Amino acid sequence: MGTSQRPTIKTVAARAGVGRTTVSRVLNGSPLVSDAAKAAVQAAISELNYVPSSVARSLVTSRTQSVALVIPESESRLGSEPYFSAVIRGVSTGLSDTPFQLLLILVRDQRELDQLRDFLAARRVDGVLLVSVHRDDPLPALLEEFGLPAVLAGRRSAAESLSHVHSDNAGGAAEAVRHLLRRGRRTIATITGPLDMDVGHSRRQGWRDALREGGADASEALAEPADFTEEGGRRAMRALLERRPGLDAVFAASDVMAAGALAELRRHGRRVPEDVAVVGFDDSIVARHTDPPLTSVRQPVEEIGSTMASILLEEMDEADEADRPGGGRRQVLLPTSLVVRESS
Amino acid sequence: MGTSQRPTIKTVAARAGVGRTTVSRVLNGSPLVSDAAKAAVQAAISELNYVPSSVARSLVTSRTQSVALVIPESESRLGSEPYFSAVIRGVSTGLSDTPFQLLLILVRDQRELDQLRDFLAARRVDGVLLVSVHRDDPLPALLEEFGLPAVLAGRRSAAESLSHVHSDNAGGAAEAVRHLLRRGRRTIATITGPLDMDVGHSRRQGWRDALREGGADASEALAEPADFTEEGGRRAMRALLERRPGLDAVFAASDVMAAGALAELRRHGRRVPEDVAVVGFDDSIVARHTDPPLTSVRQPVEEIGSTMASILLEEMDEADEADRPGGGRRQVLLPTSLVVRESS
DNA sequence: AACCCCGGTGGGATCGCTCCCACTCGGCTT
DNA sequence: AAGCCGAGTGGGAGCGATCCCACCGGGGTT
Repeated sequence: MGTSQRPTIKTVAARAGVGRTTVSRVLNGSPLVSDAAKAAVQAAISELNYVPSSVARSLVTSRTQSVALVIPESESRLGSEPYFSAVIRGVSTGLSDTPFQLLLILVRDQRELDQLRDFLAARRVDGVLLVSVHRDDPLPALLEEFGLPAVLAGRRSAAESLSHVHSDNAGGAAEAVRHLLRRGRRTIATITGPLDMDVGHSRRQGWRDALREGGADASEALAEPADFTEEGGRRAMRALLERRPGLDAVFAASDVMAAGALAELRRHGRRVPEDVAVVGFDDSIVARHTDPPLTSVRQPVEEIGSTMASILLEEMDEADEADRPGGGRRQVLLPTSLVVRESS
Repeated sequence: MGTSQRPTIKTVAARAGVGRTTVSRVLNGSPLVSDAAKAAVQAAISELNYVPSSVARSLVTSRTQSVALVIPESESRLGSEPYFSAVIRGVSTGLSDTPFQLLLILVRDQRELDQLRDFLAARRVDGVLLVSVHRDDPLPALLEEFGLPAVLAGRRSAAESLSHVHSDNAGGAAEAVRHLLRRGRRTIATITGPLDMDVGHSRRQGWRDALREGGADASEALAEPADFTEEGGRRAMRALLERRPGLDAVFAASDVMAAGALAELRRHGRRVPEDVAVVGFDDSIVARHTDPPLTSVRQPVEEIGSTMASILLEEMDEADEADRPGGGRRQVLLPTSLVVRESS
């Protein structure tokens, strides 16, 4: 009930018998405070149960102590993709012993994009993390325009100009395909992700590289793009079976698509892995529960999140040290690993 | 490039040839502005590309225009549970045409709990959404203590004093069990959630109610608690099989636990659904991909999120209309439905 | 003895807004 | 004709912090 106003820095100063500035110094860990004063202030703070107003602080420092995680995805994905949860968890971990708060911004349509633009223009965050970038995404350009520290998960293309963290998509895909070759498969198709995303592109590239390296067929007819959804995977599988009924393996660029492919293969009377081996990507919870359990390329998604956070912290540091804009773009490539299960 | 300071309300006022107050009035949609003035201000705003500083506004209004979604879960869950993603998506939808921003706060250990306490004490958000509450969770009490508008997903017990939204856990469980009875099953075990959570409790209650109603065995030996994880489900299944080798059905309080149960049943040579029927809860992506696909109780998780958001908005409204604390606790119960697949 | 330096301190100005209040100026009452 | 009202307006005073700068006093230098 005590409707007593929250104490302010003034209250604390009065209580401790010092000036506001001294309290502020203690709060910010300045060394220019006598031990006596510091003790008095700390006592006053805990007696009054004082917590500084971050809003007031932000007004004068023009730093908000918060970062945004922007997820630009149409309805369909966030739900089905454990990927985003893992990234969130990683980011949260990476931020957990800093004073930074995490804002979550879902951008699903034009209106939300406009809102985001205003939000960024109002400098309501000190930095931005962006996942799931498409080649022609307007967001990265927006970030560059605003000169806001930013880190991407993934990249628009190999020439990405913003800092980013991604996993070794080409390498992981190649490893998967090499595994299939080793198992004696010769006609290895791929269901790719959207080709306007670097993940889609790079995983297909890895598939192609490994096939050529092994002297196997890497023709275009064996690659069918889909959209990372289960239904997309099913459709792509159907198209591939039509073109190449004799295929004996499929590498899908995500577990969810692989799950769709499995369903379609079953519908066409193909046994997995006897007739057709299947490998997915992500090693998500889905992979462990399909029938049969899915061999999959594991990527360290949570680590992607935490790495993004660290990099962003560095960029924000630089941004207020110097006001020189470019401290240099950073990029981190994280390794993948193959988890073999019964589908291959 | 252009290091021109962001324009402030003063700049706009000067440009429009009016006073700051008039600009503020236009910004806040006050009717006490002449059309001429309003037009001049709007022109100035768009010419200068002005976006008001929400920080300055917050300082004076002492409202932050943001709410926190607090997820107090140990590492294990957020990853495996599509539940949280869906809630997030729902919340975001419910907030999307308001000016409120969403902060995501993961509380995984004592340190993060302390941080949260300070965060709330600093009134850095106008309201709080809390998911996954345990009976002895310290958080709800904290919220009541701070007098912060708050809405829970789920409840501590049937006598929950805070506003909350939950699905018809008992009803959904009962429906699942009735379905099993109808299929001729007689010895129906259950793998419950943690019994210190209302979800765990209520779903077990529904199981028990339906069994009694059908005149079937509802003895304690047929209920084994687990922790919503796959490994937990496996362990619980093992215990149940040991106690009741002859059981012919299992109702698991989550799909993930049901998946664990499936694996364990297979290990023991039981066929699903021939020997043992299995039903899960959540109708998550996992349910569609298990072998065999899982019959499951669907709950409208996304709707839980959006409903929480609406309720919180109402509570925050009230909180600044009157300063009377209790506008009354709200509670919403959302219906579940049974999705039948091959496991039963 | 006069000086300077520097650790420690506090008051005023400031950040960009909202809100209170005092003011103007037509159009109506009486 | 003198008042009064109410719509429209703007300046000043905050909100609660930080930061600049002026100040104070004691120890070391010359």
